[in-house]
Amino acid sequence: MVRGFGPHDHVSCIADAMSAAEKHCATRKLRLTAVRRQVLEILLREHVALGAYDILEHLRQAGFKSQPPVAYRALDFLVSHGFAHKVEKLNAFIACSYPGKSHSPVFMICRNCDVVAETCSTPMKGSLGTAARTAGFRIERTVVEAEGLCPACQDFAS
Amino acid sequence: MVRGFGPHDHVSCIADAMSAAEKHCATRKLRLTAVRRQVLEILLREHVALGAYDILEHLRQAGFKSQPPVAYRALDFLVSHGFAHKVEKLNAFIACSYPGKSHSPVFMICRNCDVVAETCSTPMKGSLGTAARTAGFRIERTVVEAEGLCPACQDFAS
DNA sequence: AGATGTTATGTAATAATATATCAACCAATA
DNA sequence: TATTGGTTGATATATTATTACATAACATCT
Repeated sequence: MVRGFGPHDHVSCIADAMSAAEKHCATRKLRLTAVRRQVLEILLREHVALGAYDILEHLRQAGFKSQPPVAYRALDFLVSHGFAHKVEKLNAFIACSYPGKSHSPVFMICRNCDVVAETCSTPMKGSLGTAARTAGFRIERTVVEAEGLCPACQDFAS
Repeated sequence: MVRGFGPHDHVSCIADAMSAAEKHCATRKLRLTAVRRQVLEILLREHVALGAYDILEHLRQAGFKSQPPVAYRALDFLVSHGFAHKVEKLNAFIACSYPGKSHSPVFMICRNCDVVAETCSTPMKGSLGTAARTAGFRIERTVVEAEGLCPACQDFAS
C-alpha cells in the first residue's frame, strides 16, 4: 500500500508512470504536450517534491522557454488529471505514486531528508468523514499530510 | 465536537478565548505582548482565516507598526503555542477553536463562502496512523484539511 | 484548402507570501 | 546596575503565484 521510504526500481517506476500517463491521456483525449510530458518526467526522475521554480529551472536546462506560467500551467494540468499532487505543507509538487487510480493522497514528509511518501486514503471513513457528516459538510478534496521522521532519519536525528 | 457552521455567541467566544490565552501564558511564563494579543484578538474577531498581510493591515488600523515580520512573528508565537493554526490550503491563519486543549486540528473549508470550521482529530487512529505505523514513520505534526461546501452553500452553489 | 472556435504557449509585469539580517529596546534577574 | 535573553523595529530580499494579453497550434467544419 505504501510505496514509501524503501528502495525501489526507479527506472521502471518512471517508465511505468509515463506510459500510464500516455495511455490515460490517449483514452480521454487529453493532450500530453511537450511541456507537460517534460514536467512529469522531471517530477518522476527527481522523485522528490519540487517547487514550481525548481521545475522551471529544469525546464530551462531541457531547452524550454520557461516563464513561471509555463510551469504552473503544466502543473495545473498534471495535478487536475491526477498525474501529480501538490504538497501544501511544502508548496511543492510531486509525481503521483498511484497514477490512473482515483484516490485521495496522503503524504508523509520527512523533515530531515525531505523524502515524501504517498499513500491512499478514503476520506469519508475515519474521523474526517465522521466530522463532515456530523457538520453536514460536503467534502470535495482533502489535504492530508503528516510531517515527521522517516525510518532512516529516526536513527540519526533524534 | 464541531464548533462549525452554525451560529454561536461570538462575544463570549472571543472573551473566553482571550482569557484562556491569558491564563495559559501566565501559567507557563509566556509573554502575551501587545502585538501578540492584538493579533489574537483580530483572528478571534474576524473568525475567518486571514492572510498574514490581512493581519498586517488590521494591525496598522489598530495603530501598530506593521512590517511583515511583525505579523509573522506574532503568528509564529500564536501557532506554536496552540492559540492559532495555519490553514495550509489557504496560506492563512485562524484562531484555534479549542485553545488550551492539545490537539491535532482538522479543518473543513467552504470553497464558496470561505468559512472554516475546526474539529479535533486523533492522527494515530485512522488510515493515516495505520499507514505511518506500516511505513515506520514517526508523525510529529499533521495537516488535515477538507475543501468542499458547507451546509448553507450546498443549497445555492450546486 | 480556408474559415472559425478552442486550447495551449510565450512573455512581461506584478501580486502575494515569507524570510534574513542587524540594530535597538525591554524586562527579569544576578 | 550589569547582564542576559527574548522581543520589536526596520530594511531589504527571497520565494511562490497570478494577471493580462498576444501569439501559436490544433480541431472541425465547409
